[in-house]
Amino acid sequence: MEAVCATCSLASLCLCSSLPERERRRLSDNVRLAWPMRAGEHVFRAQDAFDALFAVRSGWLKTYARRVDGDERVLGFHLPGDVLGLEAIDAGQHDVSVVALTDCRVCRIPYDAVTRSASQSPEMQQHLVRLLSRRLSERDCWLICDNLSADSRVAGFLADLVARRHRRGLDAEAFRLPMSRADIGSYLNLAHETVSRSLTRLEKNELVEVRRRKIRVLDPPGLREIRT
Amino acid sequence: MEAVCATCSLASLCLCSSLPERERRRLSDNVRLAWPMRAGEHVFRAQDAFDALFAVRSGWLKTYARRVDGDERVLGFHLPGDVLGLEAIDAGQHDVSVVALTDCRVCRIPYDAVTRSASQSPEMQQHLVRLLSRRLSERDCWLICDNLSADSRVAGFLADLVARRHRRGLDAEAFRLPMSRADIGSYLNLAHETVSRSLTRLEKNELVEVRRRKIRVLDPPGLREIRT
DNA sequence: TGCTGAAACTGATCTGGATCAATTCGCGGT
DNA sequence: ACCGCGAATTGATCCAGATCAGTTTCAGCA
Repeated sequence: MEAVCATCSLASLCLCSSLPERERRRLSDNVRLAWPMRAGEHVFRAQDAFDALFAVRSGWLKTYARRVDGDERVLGFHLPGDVLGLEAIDAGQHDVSVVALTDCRVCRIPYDAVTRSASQSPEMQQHLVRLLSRRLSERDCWLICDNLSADSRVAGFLADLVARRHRRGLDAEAFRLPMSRADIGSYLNLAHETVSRSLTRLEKNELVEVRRRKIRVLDPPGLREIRT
Repeated sequence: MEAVCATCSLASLCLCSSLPERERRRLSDNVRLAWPMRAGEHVFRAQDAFDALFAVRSGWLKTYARRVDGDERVLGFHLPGDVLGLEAIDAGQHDVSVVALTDCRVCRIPYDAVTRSASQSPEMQQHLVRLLSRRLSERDCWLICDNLSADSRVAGFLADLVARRHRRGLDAEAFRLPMSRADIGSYLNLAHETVSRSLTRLEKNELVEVRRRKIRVLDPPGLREIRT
């Protein structure tokens, strides 16, 4: 089997980064080669047993959960380099679902391979713990912004996407938003009509150009500024 | 130095749980014995360098962050058994502050002791990873509830406190809320007046009795139910 | 025991965003 | 190239909760 992680362009963002070559190969042998998924397919669903982490190689995905009353709340959107499933390690069972928004490729990393690797490599241990810790602090960050005005939240959301795409070497100036206005609204706690209106206002202020799901960011610092 | 963790009544909730005796003692030797803090003192502040985790032994604390505009957002309240500082492991620097709401006792656990212990004990590794994972999934849980009505959020907040106190063997029926209405509001994204009114309504519905900061929970299942 | 100031409560009003209601747009399929 | 239908936009109204403005309570203290 090909040592996928060794040659993965996302290694610095993913689980394997900072591992010595030896460890990387060891883990890599257990990774199911990035396999293709079609838009709409699930990586895993709430209630599924947890036995593997997943690393996004290409495409967009979203995490969501269902409320008691049955309707869906979007918890996050994922780009290449993101690692999925971390929140299920403790419970041993997924409590959220992840679905592909576009066709994409995802690596499956059996968790017992991670555990084995970690027990033999302090670097792997550290890496995993840091990944988890970073996710916690990102979440804090987001909580701080979530009682701002609708425009601030939408601007902050876009600024976040731009920053993440930039970090990953993807085009951060113009790209396609693969999720619906309703998804964005669910994520930001706004009605889809409000998201639509906010985007229109941001466009009037010449911060972005939006036509349907195509977006061009004209003024990234301006976006970040609005997120006061 | 006394092997504090070995005899700690909170061990099952804290870092040392599930460690073999040998590891527990090793870690324990590095733990600064639970030391007393007065209400209003900080455990750490945003920007402080991170070099230790903290375990709450007794008392109440809160985590908060400051927004760009300077005002404070409460991110959580802490009970005995909670571990503080996990979100700073990756950055090596705290991005939130933790302050004591009552007099309390907190253990300081140098992070290099944790790392050393983890590198020699798979149980410790697992425990740390699970602690982080659980926190992530709790956060998800909370996000799901945060666009509900004011009454639902306040009821959910109380139900959560009750559940946590119960799990820790603290009196979960009647206790003192050590935080102000403004703190609760900041945590729940509500004005302090709204929190006050919600509590009054919950009292009218005979779910709780509240007098100032004393609370008696009359109908825990009822509380949980409202959090629809 | 009474005083005092901050916190909590309560009432009145205002408003941002939700909700309801049409259009309009444009992608996917034939 | 056209069609059909879900998604997006835009407009009108409504309402939960914010904000503003007192009033009351009680914990701490002399």
